[in-house]
Amino acid sequence: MRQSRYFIQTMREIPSEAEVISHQLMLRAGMIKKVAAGIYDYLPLGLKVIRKVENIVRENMNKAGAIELLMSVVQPAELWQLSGRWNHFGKELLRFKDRGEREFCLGPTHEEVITDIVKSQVNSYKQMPVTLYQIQTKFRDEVRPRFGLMRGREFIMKDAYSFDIDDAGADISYQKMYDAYRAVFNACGLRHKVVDADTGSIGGSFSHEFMVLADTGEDAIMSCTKCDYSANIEKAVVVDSGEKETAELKPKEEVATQDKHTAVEVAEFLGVDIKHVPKTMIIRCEGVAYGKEEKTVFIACMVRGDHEVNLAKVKNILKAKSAEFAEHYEVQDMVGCAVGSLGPVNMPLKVYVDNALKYVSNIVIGANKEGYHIKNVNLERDAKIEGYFDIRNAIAGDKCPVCGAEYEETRGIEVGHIFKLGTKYSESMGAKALDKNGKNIPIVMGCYGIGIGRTAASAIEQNYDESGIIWSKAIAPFEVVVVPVNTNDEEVIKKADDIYESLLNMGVDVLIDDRNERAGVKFNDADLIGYPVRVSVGKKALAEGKVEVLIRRTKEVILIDAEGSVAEKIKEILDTKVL
RNA sequence: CGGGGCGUAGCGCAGGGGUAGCGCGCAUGUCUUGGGAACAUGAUGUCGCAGGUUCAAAUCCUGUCGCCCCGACCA
Repeated sequence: MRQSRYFIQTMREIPSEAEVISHQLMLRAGMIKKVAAGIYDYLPLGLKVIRKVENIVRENMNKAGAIELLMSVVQPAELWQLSGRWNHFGKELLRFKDRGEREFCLGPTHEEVITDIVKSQVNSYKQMPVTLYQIQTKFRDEVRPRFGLMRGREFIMKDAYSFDIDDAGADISYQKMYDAYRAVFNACGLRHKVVDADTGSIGGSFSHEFMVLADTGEDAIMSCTKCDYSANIEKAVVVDSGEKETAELKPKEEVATQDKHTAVEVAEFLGVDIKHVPKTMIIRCEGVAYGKEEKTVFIACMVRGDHEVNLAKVKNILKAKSAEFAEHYEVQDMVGCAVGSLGPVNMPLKVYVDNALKYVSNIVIGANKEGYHIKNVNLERDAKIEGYFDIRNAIAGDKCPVCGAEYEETRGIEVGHIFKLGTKYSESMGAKALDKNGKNIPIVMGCYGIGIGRTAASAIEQNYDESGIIWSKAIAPFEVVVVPVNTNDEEVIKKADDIYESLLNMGVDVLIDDRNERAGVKFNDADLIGYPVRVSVGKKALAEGKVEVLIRRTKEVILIDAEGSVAEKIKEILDTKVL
């Protein structure tokens, strides 16, 4: 490609809308343009990167035996009503009506559609296992889109779905995708980690997330310092361990605590260790099953003052559809006092207590009365509790559930997520097939997603410097840029052209910056856009019979002989020295 | 959805009742050519939108829309 006839507009200043580095650099490099909140155009340079990521994904999906198809973006409400998600998916599902007042949505994911397809096409175990995938634009009306391609409302996703006649088969299909995902992120040159994850609104029995490690990541990951165990903090198991305090149980005593409300304030005010000042929170759990009905229930959760409650865990314990902190007015209604004075004694709601509180005695709790706390409370003696549960976030230093070593916390960007769905959708939507015994049984499913744009963005989060992006060769918009330094020098132009043409013929994805600009402008653009290799053809070096090759990542400069097969030498450098 | 902030040229910003501004970028020319040169000339705006106040509104008032940031969701 000749840059003079291509379509690249770089920007010197950082657009004020961009907060994170990948967003800033993608805008400055002219790869994307914002259309609306969380909705972006992919400009030619950005699209090239997207396509490269897509192709890596496609290759690895095919290699794993998955088969590509393409489903509709617009989906009828009926399918979502069948699965039961029309009412549960929430506002993220963008709904609308056609001219005939029929209800539709923009596909945020395709379990319903794919299950409907398979239901109509697959009748026998002989047609399975089968894994189908597509690479397509999704729409989720995110509460808060941000960070450019990192969390868009409209985004490109690879989604795959596996179908097996039994659980054992489904596990094999799952494992194949797991391996393929590792291969994809390795091929993209991303340092990543696979972690245990919560299944969220997709549902299913277990799942793994693929996390690109980056400090700017939105997810907290707890990893064992010794073994392989890693989990999203939402999921990370906290091992119930500790030693019961042997302190003598003192009589409980109500104390005035003025306007002290938070655990920290109260602990300080009373001169008590924060560990002995648990916080009590009221949580609203929606969609809790009671026989055939679903109800909204409010519960009280207690964790140590220095711990944080984990709503995902609470949700799972209650088998609820959602768990959120109750609104202040709801707390007032339920308990009759404000948020800062809650406690388990005389609590009208069921009290779920974190395991860590098993081990402390003589604690301080809110009196459910404004301005008062109760000292020397011992839960088993003084309160009626539902039991002890793992309902808090893990923190660094907690013990690994697998080997007992300590957790450490890192941050990551979720670029892939795989779920073992089981029969959740096949049952609700009636996707069944005959097994070997001629019995009609629900198909066992898995689903598997990769955020394509997010993968590209996280590659930048992980690889940049003060001058710009550092693409890995696999997903760079161009592998090589050839820069004729002196555009008024015919010999330079000719040499640069030769090299460019030869590289092109050798199948290298190469751009020649043939603009009549000063060297600095072109160099800065090349650095910003982040081509892995820059070839500078300049008058001075050429006079000495040299052409300069710069490796973007290492800034290593290699002078190569300008005579002979220059392109081949560049190709060799590209193949051997560049990631 | 709650809290905070911002809407003026492609980008970054200033201005704050009386002619629409600056820097970068863009165009033309001269000159320059190994790390964002210089000079000259020039083009580009519903001052987010709608009402209102006023002789006069980018500016004041009311409403509205959009965007960004901080908290609960997800690829």
